[in-house]
Amino acid sequence: MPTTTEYERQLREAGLRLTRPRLAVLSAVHDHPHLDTDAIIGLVRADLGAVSHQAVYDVLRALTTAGLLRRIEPTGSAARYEARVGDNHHHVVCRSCGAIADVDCVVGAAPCLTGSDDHGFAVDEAEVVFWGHCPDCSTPTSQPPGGNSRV
Amino acid sequence: MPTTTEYERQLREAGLRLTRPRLAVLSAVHDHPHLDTDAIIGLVRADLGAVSHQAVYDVLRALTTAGLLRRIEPTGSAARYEARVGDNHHHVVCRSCGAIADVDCVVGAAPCLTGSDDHGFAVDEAEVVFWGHCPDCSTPTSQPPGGNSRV
DNA sequence: TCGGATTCTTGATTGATTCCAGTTTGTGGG
DNA sequence: CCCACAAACTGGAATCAATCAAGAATCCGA
Repeated sequence: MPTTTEYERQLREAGLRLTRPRLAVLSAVHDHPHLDTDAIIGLVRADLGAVSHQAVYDVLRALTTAGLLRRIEPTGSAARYEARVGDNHHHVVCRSCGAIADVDCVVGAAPCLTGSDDHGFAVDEAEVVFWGHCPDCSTPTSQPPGGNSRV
Repeated sequence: MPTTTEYERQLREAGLRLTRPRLAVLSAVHDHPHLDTDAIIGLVRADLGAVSHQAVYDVLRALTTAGLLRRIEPTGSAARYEARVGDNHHHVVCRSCGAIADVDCVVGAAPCLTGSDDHGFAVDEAEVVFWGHCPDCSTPTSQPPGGNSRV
């Protein structure tokens, strides 16, 4: 886990001013990846006392556009943030409890970018979300064995 | 394009009652894929006259859970619907204008499902969204050459 | 230490979606 | 062919996430 001074360095390098709310948000997202905005507000308030939700929204956007955080937004839930940036990874989302885990995309050379027909689009990123059930929600008895896998 | 009687058959087979709003919604989504709810409401009203937005929301949900429509929800835009169901295809989304096009995923055998570590999740679907710029928005002069492709 | 721009606070607002109570409308049984 | 019941629709209010706006506080380089 990075230290506070490490967070300070990150903010400085990104050309952002150093404020308590920013350090608290950065630290909260590092400690608890895949949290939604509301939960982050809660953590920041537990750390600093009163902080306006607007400040947290602002900070999250600033850090996201600065590249220090990454925003993920699975269908059906509010925006979530994580601190893992700069590497290529995707997510698994649990259909029943909404839990999210990281998945490294290791398959050789970017297979997902080779769609059959790109309709003339200049594609620069492929975003993959895996849907399923997490270990806690997929008890062996309650889960039908075969899923309709589609890619 | 399916005929009205074809739509009626689809509704009956799904065990849904036959109503004008439902036929209008089904027809609108067939004719205009990837439209958001607001636009669909507009089309339905142009067709039938006054229809409550609530009815359209209800119909869209009923048809989606019945499997007649598919709901897609790209980050940063409202829910959209399409009538292509039952086949394996993904979408390209234009970063600047929001246009959406279908992309068949042809790469042999579901490469995207072979994530390195699934954390014990029982994965049943992989959803892929390609981000880029559509032909209209990617004029050769205005586009920086190298993109930061990531998968 | 000081000045000015950036950032935070408070409070209102938007936009998509859902909830609710009451009325209307398909559909199968008589 | 008609009736009754359940499903579907209407109109309006409510919710939730997120954004906008104006003023106060704070950071940071000179």
